[in-house]
Amino acid sequence: MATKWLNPAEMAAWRTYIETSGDLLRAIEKDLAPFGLDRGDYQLLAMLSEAPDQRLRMCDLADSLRLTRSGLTRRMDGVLKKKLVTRVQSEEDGRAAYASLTPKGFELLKQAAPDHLASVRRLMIDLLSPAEIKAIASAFSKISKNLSEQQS
Amino acid sequence: MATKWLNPAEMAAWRTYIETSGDLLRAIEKDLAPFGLDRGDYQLLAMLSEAPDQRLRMCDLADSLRLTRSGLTRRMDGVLKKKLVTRVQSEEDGRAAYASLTPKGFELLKQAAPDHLASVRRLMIDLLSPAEIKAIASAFSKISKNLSEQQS
DNA sequence: CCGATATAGTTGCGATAGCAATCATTCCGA
DNA sequence: TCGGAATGATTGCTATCGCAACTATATCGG
Repeated sequence: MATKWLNPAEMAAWRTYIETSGDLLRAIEKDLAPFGLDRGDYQLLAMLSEAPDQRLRMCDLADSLRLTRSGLTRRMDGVLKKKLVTRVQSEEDGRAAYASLTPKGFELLKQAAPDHLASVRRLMIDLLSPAEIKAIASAFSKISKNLSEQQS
Repeated sequence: MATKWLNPAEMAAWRTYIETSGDLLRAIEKDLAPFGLDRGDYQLLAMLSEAPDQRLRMCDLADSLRLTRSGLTRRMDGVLKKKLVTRVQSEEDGRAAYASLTPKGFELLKQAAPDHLASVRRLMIDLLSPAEIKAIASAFSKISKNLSEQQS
């Protein structure tokens, strides 16, 4: 099987993407630090804030945060200690528990969100042309779709 | 200061990008596992393989891998134990050390590289149009340039 | 030439998160 | 209805990696 190498344009896309992505996320995360949040906490709060009743079952939350169950259990430790989220035992299903956003957590999220969005703008969105933005959306949609189909 | 929210196209780009990136990297990493490498090891070997004499000073290597010094020291432990890299004390500078690719490391990299590139193709590049590839390259170049200029 | 400062690298410690094992509860098929 | 399989969550263990502190060497100003 002959290896099909990447041509220069493909290589450039792959390399800049891979090298820059980490830097970008680190920079965005740094802007969240003043609120005492890291990106994982922020995403957890954001996910809960958009859910019905601002609460989600642990396993659904884990899936949407791309964490394993155990990873979420650990991350919950942090936000529970900060009282941003509470843990509520499910009544219908004795196995399940909900993570529920507290008013304090919601307040903090509302405080942090404008800053976070401003970071995303400043470090990414505002640098790009509408065409580039569209291309990124469509490219990563395709990648995502492919990943979930393969699911190998 | 009124928050300037993301419009739907911008939000779509940001969300798919952020959600998909992690999945993509995990999938690519999984394809490296049969070689006993993770992405960090692979990138370390790749970086050395392209350097003059296939060796680099630790601090330069750390910078290009986006690791802190201590992070690199720890990662070196792994590849040193596997004899993929050796540590060479610098003769001009008593403080400095080089990481040097061993023949074994180079062999393993040559074995893994075609598979790795095939993963990148299969999971990303081959899914995209030439225009999308160009857009990703230019978009992340801009982001990268901006990050290195700000350097705040 | 010497002391202050900068640079290279390592180490202790703590945080994050995955895997495998475990336990509890629920669901399903015979 | 009962026993096995599936599902939800937690815990022990491990690996990675950053920060701060430390050691050692190099460099620079006076």
